[in-house]
Amino acid sequence: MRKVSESTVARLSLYLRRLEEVEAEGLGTLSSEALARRCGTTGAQVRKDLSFFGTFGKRGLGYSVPELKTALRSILGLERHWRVALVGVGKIGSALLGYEDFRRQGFMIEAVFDADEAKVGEERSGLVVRSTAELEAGLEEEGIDIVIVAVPAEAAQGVVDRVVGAGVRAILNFAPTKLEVPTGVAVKSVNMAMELEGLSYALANAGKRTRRTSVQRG
Amino acid sequence: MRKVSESTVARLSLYLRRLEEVEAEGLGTLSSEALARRCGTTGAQVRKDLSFFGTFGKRGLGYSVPELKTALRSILGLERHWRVALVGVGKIGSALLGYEDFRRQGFMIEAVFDADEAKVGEERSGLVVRSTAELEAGLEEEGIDIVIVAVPAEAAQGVVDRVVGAGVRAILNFAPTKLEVPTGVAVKSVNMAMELEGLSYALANAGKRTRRTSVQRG
DNA sequence: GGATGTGAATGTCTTCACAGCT
DNA sequence: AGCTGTGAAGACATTCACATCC
Repeated sequence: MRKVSESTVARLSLYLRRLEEVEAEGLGTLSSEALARRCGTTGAQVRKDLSFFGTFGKRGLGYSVPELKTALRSILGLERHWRVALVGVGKIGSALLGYEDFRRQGFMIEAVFDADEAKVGEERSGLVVRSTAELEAGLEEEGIDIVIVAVPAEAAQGVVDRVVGAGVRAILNFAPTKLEVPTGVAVKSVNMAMELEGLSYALANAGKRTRRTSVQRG
Repeated sequence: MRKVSESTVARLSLYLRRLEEVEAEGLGTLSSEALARRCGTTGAQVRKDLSFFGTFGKRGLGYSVPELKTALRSILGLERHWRVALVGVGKIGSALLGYEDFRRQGFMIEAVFDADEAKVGEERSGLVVRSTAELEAGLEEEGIDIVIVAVPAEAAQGVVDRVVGAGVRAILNFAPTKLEVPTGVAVKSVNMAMELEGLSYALANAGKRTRRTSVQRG
C-alpha cells in the first residue's frame, strides 16, 4: 500500500457519512463529481483519494453506493467494533459518555476511569467508574483498543505513558497539550481552544487577508 | 500581509500556550529551536511561521518570552474579549458551557439558545436559555462575535444560515456535517467521530503503512 | 457518451542552508 | 560564536487533462 495522507483519510470518513445520506435518499449509484459536491471538494480529489486503495467505480457510470460504502467501511476499519476506554469523567468526559453516535459508529465505551476517588464506584451511563490506580489492569482485562484522554492538561502525559505502556496504540486526546508517544502509536487531538483561536485570528484579520478562511474539516 | 496557512495559525496557538508554560518556569528568553522542541516541530518552522508577521527575535540570542507572547496574542486577536453565543444545550453544549478555559482565554459565552421549549427559561451556568425563535434578535442585542453550533446534524445548516444572516462571521461547529457559508465567514469544525475513524484506520492498517500516524495538532 | 483512474503539471507547505545581525 | 530571518530546494498535496473502459 502506498502512503496515504491524513487529509485523504479524513475525507474518506466524510465520503462515508455522505454516502449513508445518499443511500437514505434512495440513490443506487453516484459519480465522483456528485459525491464531491456534497463534500465540498472536487471529483478529481475523490477519485485520487479512492485510487490509493483500489478501483471501486465503473467508467461511464460512477460508483455503486452500497459497494463504495462497504469498501470505505473496510478501509477505515469500521467493519468491526473497537473497545474504547475513557479516562477522566469531568465535564467533557461525561458529555462523551452520553454521546450515542460513538456507539452507533462501532466505538464501544467499555470502561471508565477517574483519579478522583469521590467519583470511583459511581455509575455513569451504565458503567462503574474505576480508579486510575487500576488503569493498566483494567485496560488489559477489557481488551481496550482505543483510549480517550479527557483529563486536565497537567495529567495527560502521565496517563498517556501508562496507557501506551499497557499496550494501547490509539489515543484520542482532549487535553490542550502536546503528547509524546512512541512510533507506532496513533494520537488524534481535539483542541477546542485552538479552534477558537483560529476563529479569533480570522476575525482580527478580516479584510487584511488574501485568502478567506472558510475551510473546515467535516 | 502575505497569505498565511491554517497550519501556521494553529501552530501560533500552540507556541503561545507553550510560551505561557515557559514563562511560568521563569525563562526570560528562548531560541526557536528550544520552542520547537516543546511543540514537536523544528526551529526553521517556528522562524518561518513568525516571519509572516514580522521580526520578533534577536540574532544570537533568541526571543524574549514576554515580548513574543504579547506579539502572538496580538496576531491571534486575543488582546480583546470575544462575545460568544452557544446554540444547542445538549450533552456537548452543556459541557462547553462549563468549560472554564474558554472564559480564561477571553471567549465569553454571553447567550445560550435551544430549540427545545422545555429547556427555554432554564438557567445554565448563570445564563437563561433563550428560544431559537429569538436567535437573530439575541445575537444582535448581545453583540455576538462567534457562535458555537452544538445542535443535531440535521439542524446545523439551518442554524448557520440564520446566524450568518444575522451578521456573525465566525462559527465553531460541533455537528458532524459539512456547512456551507459565504466567503468571508470563518468556520472551524470539531468532529470527534471523524478523529475516531482516523484512529480506526491507523489500527486497521498498522504495519501495512509506510508512514506512521503519530501526528497531532494540539 | 460518460465517468473513471492516473501520470503530469501545478500549487502549497516544510526543510535546508546560509548571509547577516548581535 | 550564536541564532535569526529568508530565499531556494525539496517534499507533499491538489488539480488538470486525457487515454481508457463500460
